[in-house]
Amino acid sequence: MASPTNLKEGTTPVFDARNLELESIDFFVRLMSMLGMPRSVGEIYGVLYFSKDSLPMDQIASRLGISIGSASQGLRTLRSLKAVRTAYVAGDRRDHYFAETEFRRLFSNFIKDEIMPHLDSAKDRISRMEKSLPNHSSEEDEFYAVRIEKLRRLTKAGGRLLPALAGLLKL
Amino acid sequence: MASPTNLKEGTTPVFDARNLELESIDFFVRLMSMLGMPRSVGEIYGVLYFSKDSLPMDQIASRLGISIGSASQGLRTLRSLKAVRTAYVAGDRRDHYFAETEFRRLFSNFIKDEIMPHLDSAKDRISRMEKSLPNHSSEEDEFYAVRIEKLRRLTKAGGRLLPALAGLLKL
DNA sequence: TGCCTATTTCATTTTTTTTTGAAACAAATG
DNA sequence: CATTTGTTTCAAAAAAAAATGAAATAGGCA
Repeated sequence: MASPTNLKEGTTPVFDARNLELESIDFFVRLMSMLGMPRSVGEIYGVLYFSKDSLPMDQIASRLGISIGSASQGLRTLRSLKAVRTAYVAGDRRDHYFAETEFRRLFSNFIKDEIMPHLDSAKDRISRMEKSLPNHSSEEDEFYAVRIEKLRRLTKAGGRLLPALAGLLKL
Repeated sequence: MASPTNLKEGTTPVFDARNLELESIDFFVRLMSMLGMPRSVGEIYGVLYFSKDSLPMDQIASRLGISIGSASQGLRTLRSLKAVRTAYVAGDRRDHYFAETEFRRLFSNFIKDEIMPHLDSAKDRISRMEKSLPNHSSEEDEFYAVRIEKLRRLTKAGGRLLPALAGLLKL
């Protein structure tokens, strides 16, 4: 674990930047975990969210006290969600990361990448369910047909609503 | 594991009810797992969703091949979300469970129970963040103030949008 | 009341997920 | 082109989550 008292910059902080950082990490660890992301991903985003300047991977890892393996994987995840981007820093071979803070875009990407694929395969599954029903629907089978139809409506509604959701995010 | 060929009823199925059940379990295991629920919870709901008559716990467990401990805990979870309810069956001391299939209500409960509490504590965390800032906001600290404000807007939007979401579900 | 059946609880085990750390790889530099 | 630095990969370890199973509890019924 990094020393809890001094930050990267040599300047004397006139406010408790370390505390801000800790609250940020806490905040995003919980948020990400609600979205099914591992702890380290939330930690990394939490550090970057309140970092004025972009940070190289090794600094992120050492500030959080996590391995560079974790940092590499976490950053890969965040990159794929477009939740972090890299900045070029002259005279430094390392990639420097900073947080993308437009939440609207973030959620839109998350929904597209993590949710919609499941909805698509759910549609296939529902089609397979219908194949289990007899074609001549007797009174008896009505129950099953109705339940299948409910699932179809649910996935359809999800498919419309979720992508629209990010658009409603007026932040 | 229960015998895969015969169902509870003695009637000869004219359609592949077991296959329907398996697809249902698959469907809900995935859906529930997206919502952070354990496998067993999805399995149980999946069985009940396509069950014409309500089922006692031990039958649910044996049909799924899970322990009664798992079944008990899974049913507790589903009860607390109001995703299953119990029916009285004359001459049987056991509770008989059936699935609540109004998804609008289910999501509304889920959001209220599993999401909103986190949003509430997020608000506290944001307040603590502001305490880390100096009261006289210099040009320098503007960056942090803006980022905190973004989080506040995010949680506020979440607090409005998510409860409204279930209402939008026109199934 | 005492027995019997159904359910819950929870310490332990199993399974799954996440992290680590070291080796492989990549790519810039002298 | 050998070296140094930065990054990724992945098998193994650690941690976290879930399931089990047996003991405790509850509560109806004779």
